[in-house]
Amino acid sequence: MSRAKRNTNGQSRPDIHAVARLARVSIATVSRTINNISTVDPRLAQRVWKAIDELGYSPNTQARALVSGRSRLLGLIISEITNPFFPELIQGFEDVAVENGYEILISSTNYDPQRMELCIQRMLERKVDGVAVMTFGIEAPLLDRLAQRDIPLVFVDVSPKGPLFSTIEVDYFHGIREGVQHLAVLGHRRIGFISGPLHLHSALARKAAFLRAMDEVGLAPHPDWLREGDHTLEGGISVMSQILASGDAPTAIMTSNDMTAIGVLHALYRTGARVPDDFSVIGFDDINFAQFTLPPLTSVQMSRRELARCAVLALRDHLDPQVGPGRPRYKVQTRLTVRQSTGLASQEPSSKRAARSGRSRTK
Amino acid sequence: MSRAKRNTNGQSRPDIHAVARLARVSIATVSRTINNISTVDPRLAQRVWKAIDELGYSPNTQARALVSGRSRLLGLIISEITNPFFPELIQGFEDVAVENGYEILISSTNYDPQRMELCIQRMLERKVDGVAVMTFGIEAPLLDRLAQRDIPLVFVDVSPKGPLFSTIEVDYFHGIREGVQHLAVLGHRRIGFISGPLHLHSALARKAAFLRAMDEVGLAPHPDWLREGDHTLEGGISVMSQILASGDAPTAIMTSNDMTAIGVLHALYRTGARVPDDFSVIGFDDINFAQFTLPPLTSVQMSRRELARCAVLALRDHLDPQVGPGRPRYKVQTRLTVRQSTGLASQEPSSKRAARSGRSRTK
DNA sequence: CTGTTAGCGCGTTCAG
DNA sequence: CTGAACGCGCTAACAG
Repeated sequence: MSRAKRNTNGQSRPDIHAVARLARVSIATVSRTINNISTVDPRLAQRVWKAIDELGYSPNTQARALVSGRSRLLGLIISEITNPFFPELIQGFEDVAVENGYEILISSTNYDPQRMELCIQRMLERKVDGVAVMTFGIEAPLLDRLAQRDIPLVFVDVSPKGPLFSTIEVDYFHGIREGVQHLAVLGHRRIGFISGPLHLHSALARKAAFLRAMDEVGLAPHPDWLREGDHTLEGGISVMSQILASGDAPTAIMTSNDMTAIGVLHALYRTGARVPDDFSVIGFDDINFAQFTLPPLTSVQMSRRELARCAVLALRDHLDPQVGPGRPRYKVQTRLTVRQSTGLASQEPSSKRAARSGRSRTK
Repeated sequence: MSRAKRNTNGQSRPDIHAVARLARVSIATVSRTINNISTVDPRLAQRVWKAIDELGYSPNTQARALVSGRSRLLGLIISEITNPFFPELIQGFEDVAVENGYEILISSTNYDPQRMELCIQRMLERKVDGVAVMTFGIEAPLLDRLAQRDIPLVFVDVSPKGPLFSTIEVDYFHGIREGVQHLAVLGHRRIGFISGPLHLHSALARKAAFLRAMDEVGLAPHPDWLREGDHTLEGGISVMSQILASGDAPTAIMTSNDMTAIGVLHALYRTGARVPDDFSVIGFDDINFAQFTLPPLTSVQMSRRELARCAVLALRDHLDPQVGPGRPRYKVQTRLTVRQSTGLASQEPSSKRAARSGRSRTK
């Protein structure tokens, strides 16, 4: 009688006491029932579930978190949500997290290490149970500071040593090799590669994979065709223009991400060169938009959903060890998606091709 | 002594008691200081802040939420995160929310009303303080059920009546008129419009705005050039193909969203028609990718950041009435962004143009 | 197997 | 203006 459980509306979230009263059991039994503790008498459990149903009861997450110390909240840190790579990752992360009873908190760092710290700070204040750092590149000092926190963390490619940390390993080589072989089969022998910023581990790994795959098919790329880009459209345009200006152009280009590849497409379009007739182009990431470019872009796909799934499972293995077996390693594959930006190698020498393509299409 | 405040690590989040002890005040004073209650003696407040700083204390969000009934969590419901329209909206929402001391919970409905209910359900269980429903279209029955909840809600274009609900009104007309006028100035008189699904309020509003703007400049669109699309690339391709096949083609097309416009670009590319030489195309939304299409797409922009800002402020006005003045209405503008997909109207009759464009470019 | 009890960390009455 | 005490809704010991 002392505390009124219904507001003026007659509406009110019933609490655990209300359920207990209606089911004629103690609140402890209700709690156990909710949490699937197996030692509850089935008959009582039955009554409890019935009461819960009748009252429309749902447990108060806040209270639960406060007392148990576990919020069932997972943090997800990405570089930039407007980068088309990430939304699918987020979607996958959300799906798998919700499946496992977690809610997610997202933050973007915008490539700013300081902002990353703020993100993590905010997440810790919200008492997240674990954080996935999916930024593909993180400053070493920050990594070290993170390692101090006693909270499960999962990274891509690299992570600090520690029992609470997991790494998702991406097999860049597999898909990139498929790309190189695809080009080789089409008759390309002059293949260039525009990398990402080489201070990023992921960019380095992609370039290394390319070189290894080239070597495997007995091709040695010309140094002029091995350039560093910056993973942006503008970078792609500018680097591709340099390659074209260097006189001796390749017949195919692979890139470290799709934005760069789209830049390449733009640079080629400007000179009037035709894709895939004059040049073949292969991107990396296979962002959603790759299917919408002109022509649709052949690209090496790294499954964002798989990446996301791995990340959630890695965290879950730390948090709910009983649920999953806890794999020691988390691996993600890459594979080639062939669309229309790749075709048979042109047989003309590149000099002629360059001359003809002049501004041939603009009038 | 009874409760140990430090774990084995020596690390431990200090609690309010620790601060109170160090500052030689009571926990109540600490609480008041944190919450900026003005009745605290400045000297004491000083000591408290110092103690907080020394201990690196930060209040426990869970506990705070439990006792105050306010989580400082905002829900954001969108249609589909992989739809390029939404990421920027999310970014803006996050920024403004964080500025105002809120964290956000995001969910996508994937255009599934049932999923929307689940989303809201989950959010309510997490005790969000308010929800922004930014899906551009919501089933009427769901809207009604939402209206029962006593929680602030904000919608785009339409919303139920009620003191807790706000609507963000988008001025579709302004930008669309700019688009029509832009085309008119370029000499276009044969202008078509591909709408979105007409059961969506936002799609209807855009079409109405187009018709009104056309009327204003004294143009009457041919019924064949007024078609219903579905806001997808494929829809754009298919509808544009129909328009081209109908024999008498317009010289310019406006669309209800950018994906449709990109579909139009693809359809034109396939027939060999050139943009903007033969056709002008204007999109709507001005998604990020609009600047990366070939050619870059002229588009009517609706600022996602502004939309997001409005949404957060609308909720905040309900939640922290003292902070902002609480505007009665929330409005968002649209404006034209001119890029390279629009140009002077071609002077040739469309039949000749269609003939010439055959497959002229593929050999 | 069940019920009782003691907090989780904090905001918020009330006396002083 | 300050501090002691209570309780938010729930879980986890413990005693029965």
